[in-house]
Amino acid sequence: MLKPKPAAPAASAQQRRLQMADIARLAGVSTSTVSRALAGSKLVNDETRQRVLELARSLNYSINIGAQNLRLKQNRTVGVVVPYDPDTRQQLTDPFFLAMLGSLADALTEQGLDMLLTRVDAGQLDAAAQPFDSGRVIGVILIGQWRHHDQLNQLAARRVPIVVWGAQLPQQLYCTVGGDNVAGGALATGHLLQRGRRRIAFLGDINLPEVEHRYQGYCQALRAQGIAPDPQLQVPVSFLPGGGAEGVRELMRRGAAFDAMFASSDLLAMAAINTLRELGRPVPDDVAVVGYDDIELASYFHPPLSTVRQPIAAAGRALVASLLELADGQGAASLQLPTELVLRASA
Amino acid sequence: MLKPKPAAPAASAQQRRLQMADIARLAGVSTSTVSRALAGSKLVNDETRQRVLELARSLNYSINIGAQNLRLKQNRTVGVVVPYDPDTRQQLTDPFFLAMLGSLADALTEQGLDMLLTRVDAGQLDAAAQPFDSGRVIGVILIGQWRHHDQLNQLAARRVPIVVWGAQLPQQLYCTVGGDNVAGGALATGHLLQRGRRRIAFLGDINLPEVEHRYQGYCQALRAQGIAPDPQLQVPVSFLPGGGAEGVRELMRRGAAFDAMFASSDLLAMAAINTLRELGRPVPDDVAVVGYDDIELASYFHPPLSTVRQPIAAAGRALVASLLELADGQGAASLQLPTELVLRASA
DNA sequence: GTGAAAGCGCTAACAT
DNA sequence: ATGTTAGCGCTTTCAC
Repeated sequence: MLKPKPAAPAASAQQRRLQMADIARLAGVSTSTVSRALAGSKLVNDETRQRVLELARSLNYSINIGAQNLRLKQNRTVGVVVPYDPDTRQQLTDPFFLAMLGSLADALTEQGLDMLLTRVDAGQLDAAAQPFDSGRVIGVILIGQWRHHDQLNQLAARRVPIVVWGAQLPQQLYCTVGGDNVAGGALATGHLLQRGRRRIAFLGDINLPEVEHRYQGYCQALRAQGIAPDPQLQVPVSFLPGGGAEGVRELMRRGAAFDAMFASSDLLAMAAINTLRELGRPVPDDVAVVGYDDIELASYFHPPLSTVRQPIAAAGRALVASLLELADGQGAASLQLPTELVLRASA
Repeated sequence: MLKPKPAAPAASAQQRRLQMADIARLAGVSTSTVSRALAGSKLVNDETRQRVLELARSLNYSINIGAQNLRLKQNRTVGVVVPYDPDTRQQLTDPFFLAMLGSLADALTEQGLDMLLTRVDAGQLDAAAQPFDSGRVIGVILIGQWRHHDQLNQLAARRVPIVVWGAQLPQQLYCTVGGDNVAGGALATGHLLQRGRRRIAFLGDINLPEVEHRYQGYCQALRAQGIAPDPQLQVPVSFLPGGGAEGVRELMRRGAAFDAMFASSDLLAMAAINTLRELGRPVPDDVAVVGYDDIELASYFHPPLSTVRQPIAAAGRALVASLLELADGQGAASLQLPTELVLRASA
């Protein structure tokens, strides 16, 4: 039983790794002492500690975290899960999602946490719990609520520590952190109204909770001005590439008159603007357009995009903070972060 | 010694996790049998296996990977490191890098590997080896060679399995996978020449190996047409936001005449195009512009960007394949992937 | 076909 | 101040 074949899977030819016993032997002390020295314990003689530390550093020895975790029953790794659509696989493509990943990486690093990144099939969302069930991570941050409310509730019911970026929904068992989509939608629409636009089209798939909230904000802003939302102007398009162009064409097909547009993502807005230009309807003169997210390229676009900024940096920190609370066995309240209107040339 | 305080760090209130002994007890067998059943061993009775499997599934039990790895001396995790500039922290912002991350996530998932994502200070690149030294990962994929050739060589000399996305350099000890930047530069420049442009500006920081190669390709293409590269037209600008605008202004300041531009990234090209437009030099009529990378938004831009496409999907797979070879103790040859010219409206 | 027991690399109570 | 030893959750040899 003492010989797990030396040629372990994915580990055939490399030389044996250094371990604590080696350092101990070289330093002429026991492994306990090495362990204590490396942990900075007061119990070990200054001179001994120096010697051990020196040795470890010069040999690039680093404690085996797997073994340490096992012994200590601790863990400093957080799972980040990005569901992908089984058909397109295309979710990791949206710049907004990617920016969120960056923000998370920063927030985790700040807390001395590691990030285990996993993509899972959105249809099999329970797979998101696997890294937790197998003890690899203390909990999971999921980016991309999509339409998986029920599956997420099931995970939470199973007591998997999970925080989701997205909208807060009724009867929700899991913890969400998200932008204030209703306020964001109202902000964008309010601005267009203030500029005197009255026929404002809405682009986006309101089956997605976040988009639905943006649409609510849109309706609120209209009603505040005594305008009834016109279903003709509400075009359901997906976030996929092509959605923006498709949305504009659909509006034309309907023969709907419009002088402005609120797109539920910047990508959608950009594609829509391009299509409008092709159709001879210049932005912002003929049609004013506001996007959503404020991805970096929004400012590079022509015309520079007016948009609703999502609080990405704050989002990363908030997601991590909530997850730590959950992993600690506490409850964590869902959170809505403020959004902000960024005015550029497109509206 | 038997009581590592039950309230372990970051693990206070949650209930004890299920483990193999629990399943064994419930199934009325020994842990050996459970282990075998879960591993699908032929040694265990069909009926027993069924019972164990059933039990494990219904309780969402999953083998503790940390313990398993320790015992088996195996590991299925790969480290992915993205260096950041200590000042700006802004490297995870370039859409190209982010797309590469997505591609890597896919390639790793395909191979049943997990991805541990770490950001490290570009000035302390030896920190990139930490996840390897501590046994968390079988090797490291580093995105962002920048100017850290020497530090990377040191890591490789220490026998850290590491694969770097970037350019192949003389006296290189580490393994690189990258696009063929010389060919890419020649492709872009050749196209501009073919369109009759003769005064082609080059935008980019040639201190970066990849950019330097693109510049070499640029020079080659010019010389092939009997044109000597004009230093006046070579503008060193960083990839940071603002670099594109700065580059164009610098050209104007120099009073350099130019009728085309090859920018070493799409972001640079977009910013340059916007600035050119502001200065009354429309693209492509007055100045033809070719970018580099073919990020998704290149096609959304106005005018849609002609650019050199980097083989992102292939890159992810190649990086993973090379890393597996290295981790396996074999050498891995550096690799150059073909690039391709994508013609749109900007040139 | 199944179980007992040793040990993967580490930590910490206990002994000295 | 340091060493001895048991055991974290798992796999596997060896014995039955």
